[in-house]
Amino acid sequence: MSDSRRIKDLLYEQVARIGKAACSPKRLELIELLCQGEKNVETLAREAAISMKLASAHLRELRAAHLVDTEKQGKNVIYRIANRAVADFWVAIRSLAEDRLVELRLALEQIACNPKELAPQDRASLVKLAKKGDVIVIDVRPANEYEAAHLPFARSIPLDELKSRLAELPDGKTVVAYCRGPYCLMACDAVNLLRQQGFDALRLPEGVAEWGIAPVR
Amino acid sequence: MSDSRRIKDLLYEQVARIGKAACSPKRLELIELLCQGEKNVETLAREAAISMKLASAHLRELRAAHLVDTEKQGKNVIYRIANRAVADFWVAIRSLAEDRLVELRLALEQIACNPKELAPQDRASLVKLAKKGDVIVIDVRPANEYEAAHLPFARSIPLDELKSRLAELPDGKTVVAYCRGPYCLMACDAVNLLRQQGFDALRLPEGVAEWGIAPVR
DNA sequence: CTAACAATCTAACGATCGTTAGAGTAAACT
DNA sequence: AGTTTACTCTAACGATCGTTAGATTGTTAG
Repeated sequence: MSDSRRIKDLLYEQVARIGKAACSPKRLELIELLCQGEKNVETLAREAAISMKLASAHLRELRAAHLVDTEKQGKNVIYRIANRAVADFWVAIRSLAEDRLVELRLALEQIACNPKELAPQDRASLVKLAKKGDVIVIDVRPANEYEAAHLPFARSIPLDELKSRLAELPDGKTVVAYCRGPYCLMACDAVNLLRQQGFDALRLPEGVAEWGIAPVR
Repeated sequence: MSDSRRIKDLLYEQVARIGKAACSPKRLELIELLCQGEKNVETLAREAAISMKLASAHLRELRAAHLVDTEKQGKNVIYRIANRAVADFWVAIRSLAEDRLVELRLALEQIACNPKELAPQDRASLVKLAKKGDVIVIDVRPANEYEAAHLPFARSIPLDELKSRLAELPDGKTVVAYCRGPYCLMACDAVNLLRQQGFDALRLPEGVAEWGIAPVR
């Protein structure tokens, strides 16, 4: 084999390491979870609905591709995304998948919040409305994810506290709920609950990763 | 298992289909080749240095992920990239790999054209210089790839014709050579040849995929 | 028609991957 | 010191993947 062939093969092999990290559904889900903020293995395993052993194995793969960093904090090992480029890649590969795969578009339509969702293009105007207080943007993810990163002018009301905290929401205002992104169903549940209670509620099918907001720390 | 779990798993599974297509070095190389323009299986196999059978198998995978389209033309089957989003993804995953993997950066330094390469940021000014004729931009890829897509104001001089066509290049002008992108070595070879012949030559380590120029047809 | 060619399909192999179980390590609490 | 907790490592299993060889399909040329 020629010398230049060997060099070329080496280059493509390296890029394939990233592809390899992205070829397992559970690894992609772990990446999305880490885009919301740092987490330990137990939390990741629970939220991805897999055993801790399996989560550990997948996380090892992600670390081998240098997509995540780890830090030992006492008993726990904290995983976090290596940098914002990883979150951008997660959004990019998802976007290509949605562009190319009909099956994905069909599945997404199923989870779309009944008829009403917020069009994703008008971020600037949403921020303006939220700043003025004309719409209430609520972040229904767990509180620690809100602390790690959240959309501008959003307030944190985790999904499992929503029912008991309805009084915090002013009457007559439109409520926009968001969560981890288009594949996360928490905002859907929130919107359904709010509508049952008579609120005018919409789902924003985007999260911090889509808005390019990196978690702190 | 809950109903929403099943839906979520389905979504990540679909995205993983794209990752699966991108987890083999040879498939990535085939994608890059197809970014230059449509090709039949034999050409793809030869240029990726694999057997036709293996190329056929990899191309089947790429088609299963809907990343490439096929068209039967007489005896040949022509493969082409599904759309520009695929080329953009190839650039994106390569960029993440370069960001995260030291090994890749080290390998890239090895093939960098000795000291002198063109900085990649000033595309507009390069076009301006090329338009005025102050620098000569040559496309050293095979002629059919030039026809499918090429950089603005570039002229086609395939690498294997370069030695016999040196007279076409005006003396005293800087020559900028490009090929399929940063992982392709044809522009390196061209620059080395030109310098031997006394030309002031630079390599542009980008190609049509990096410039967002989709092949025609 | 036959011959030549391009490409795919089938079957097969060894290698790798996803997943689970069991043992092992390292820190924190008693 | 001993126990618990959080995690990783090792080994193992079946499933899938990359690759090759051989037979097959479909098209063109004579």
